[in-house]
Amino acid sequence: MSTIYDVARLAGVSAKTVSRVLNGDGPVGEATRKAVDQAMRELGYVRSNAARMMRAQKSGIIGLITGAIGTHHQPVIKQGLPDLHIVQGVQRALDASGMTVMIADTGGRKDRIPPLIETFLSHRVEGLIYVAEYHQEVTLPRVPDDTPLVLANCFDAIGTPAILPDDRRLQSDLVKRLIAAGHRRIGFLGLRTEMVAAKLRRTGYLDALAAAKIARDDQLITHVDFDEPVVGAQLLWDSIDRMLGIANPPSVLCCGNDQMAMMVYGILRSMGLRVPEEVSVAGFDNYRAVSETLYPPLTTVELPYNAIGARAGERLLAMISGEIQKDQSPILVAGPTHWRSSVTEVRAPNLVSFKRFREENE
Amino acid sequence: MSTIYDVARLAGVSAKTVSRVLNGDGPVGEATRKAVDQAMRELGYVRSNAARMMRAQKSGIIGLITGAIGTHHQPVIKQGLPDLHIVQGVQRALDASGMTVMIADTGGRKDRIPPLIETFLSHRVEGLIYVAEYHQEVTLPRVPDDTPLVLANCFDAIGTPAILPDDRRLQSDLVKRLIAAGHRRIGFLGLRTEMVAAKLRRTGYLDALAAAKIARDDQLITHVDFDEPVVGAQLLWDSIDRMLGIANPPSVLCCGNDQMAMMVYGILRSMGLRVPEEVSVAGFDNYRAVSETLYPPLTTVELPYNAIGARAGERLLAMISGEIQKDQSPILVAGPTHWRSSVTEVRAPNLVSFKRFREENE
DNA sequence: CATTCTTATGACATCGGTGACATGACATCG
DNA sequence: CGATGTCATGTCACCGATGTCATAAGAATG
Repeated sequence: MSTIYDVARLAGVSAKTVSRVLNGDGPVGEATRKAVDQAMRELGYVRSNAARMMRAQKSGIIGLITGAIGTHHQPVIKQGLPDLHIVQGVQRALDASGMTVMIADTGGRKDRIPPLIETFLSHRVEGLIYVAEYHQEVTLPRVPDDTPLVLANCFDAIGTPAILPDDRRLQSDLVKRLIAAGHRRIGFLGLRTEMVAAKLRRTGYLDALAAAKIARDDQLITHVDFDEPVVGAQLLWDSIDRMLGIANPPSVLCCGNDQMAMMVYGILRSMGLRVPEEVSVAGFDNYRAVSETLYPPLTTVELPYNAIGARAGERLLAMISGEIQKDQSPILVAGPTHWRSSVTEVRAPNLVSFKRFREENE
Repeated sequence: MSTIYDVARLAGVSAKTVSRVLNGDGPVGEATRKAVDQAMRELGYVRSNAARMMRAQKSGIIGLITGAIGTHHQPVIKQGLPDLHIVQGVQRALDASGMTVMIADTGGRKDRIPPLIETFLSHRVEGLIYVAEYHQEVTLPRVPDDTPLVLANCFDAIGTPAILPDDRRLQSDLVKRLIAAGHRRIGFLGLRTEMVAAKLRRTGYLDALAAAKIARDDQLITHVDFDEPVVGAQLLWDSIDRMLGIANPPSVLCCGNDQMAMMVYGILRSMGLRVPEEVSVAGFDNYRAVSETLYPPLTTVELPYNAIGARAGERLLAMISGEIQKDQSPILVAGPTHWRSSVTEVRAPNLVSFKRFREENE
């Protein structure tokens, strides 16, 4: 690979002049510039980042770590999408700044995180972003104080800057929308209670009920570990069977995520129930591979992974450029509700409740 | 960030000695080594890759580009998983070699590829891998001859080394398995015919029929652009309706991928048909978020993305270390069939056909 | 004991680009 | 016309790690 010296020789100028052409600092004569450009093209010159950053003491690299599993026993990446969308969001935010994003995937192995951080540091990254697969608490090895770190989709005990989905608000928005559509008996099939998101969403669900002055009914609330290989489906079947068997059964089931909703479709139908005519179904995530493809398409709220990534990127840039904002609380990000045909409007469009819904959510 | 000189000063030795401790070349006295180790720990020293690679003229970095869309109009990443799994495979293959993988995501924009390649070259990557979202033909900008390039999940017109899924073989394996289970009328709902994989899979389907001496029936073969926002579902509904309406309807539907299968579940059930009792369904991909979560779980073949990535990594390493294998033909990778309850065994376990199936597939 | 070998260490140049400073040729101004 | 400013370009040192060669102190050898 050729160097500026090669280019300089070919163009008959000094290396410094080539550098000036490259960077557009200092003035360069028109003829000289042309000669240099020509020489660069002829040699297929690409400038070495190593040499450059050595001098500049700046790498222009952001390190991003993804794919680590949480504390849960299930190491399998089934979904994998959050990572991807968050990464894209990060990239979008950093694009304009001229930073290069280096991504390292742990392949689900926690023990790979320290060496990865080490590698990043050896590349003198200007900042680090850690992306978790799902909303969770994490514990990362310490990084040097002069390397800013942002957590995306997770948080830690020592108050590292974090960007998190606003699960509570999202669930509340969705349930409010269901209420606005006329639903009063709303079943809540939550995720495993150990999951951070599960608790928050449950709270959001209760928020919405309270706001509409609908009494809470614990028969309508359950948490299911539907993800478990075989028993998962059975547990879910049982929960649904129980919930639909009560005196005043729900007209809609709010599922912990879109995947659960997908399973619920199958279960309801195998019970001989039509979706959404007899039971409506709502999801969570707007995991589009599912929500848009399900038949009928799924009403759900969008977990704004892209935005989370973008915010994380922006925040990191701010930290790099020196704005002191170390001890800010986590940034919460919400997203839109996607209204699709898996949920019926219980009455003919109820203008009053619609209007109220919109007023309350401006 | 501290340098070897800082460490050297603190340990009271020369920089070169520190370097020797770091790299384990040249001999170092026991006491000296200890002093240096101590100093490094005290300063939290991490060696600078930039300086190192400048000297060594080797970066130890592999550049990986993902997320570019093909020539199709639909820029939306719905699935996103192939990329991820292929990337993990690559990482696994390169892990042992000590290479660092730098990943850049195009965010679906083709015009970002050239600048990304440029960035990678400026980091003096030792090799490049381009990962496509789905099996397709691509055209990449030229890269310098001394930087090896491997294509994963795609190929180009100029014979760049490529690793591809063996769609034909995979589909054939699946259909053979269906035949072994007693199915004779097998519907084929393929992907859009423009897709490379669609043609290959159709050929594989015909291979399997031919091998079992089952006559081809074009009424059982169709290709559906099910991915299209609204009309997609309608097209699919219509195709299924038509296929099930013929004189001797299929007992199983082979879908173009697992997402289509998910939609087919919904459509069949909305037609009042039970899955799998009245119609069996098979997918393609083993997109686990879908295949394992669908109710009932989906029979499908596994598109071995992880293996594709691993092969790509291995091949790249071979090219870097100088094995000349430029003009080898693409490497095809197959994967296992996952037999789940979405397909019935038409007869009581037919030992003869099972035996034949296994013999033919050893 | 002199010679050769080994071990432990350091001095210095080098990789490729760029910042600091210098220089020469004109142009501008009082 | 001399002083000053601007433009175009060059010289040189430096970033941090490491390869090459040198050197000094002991150990092994004859």
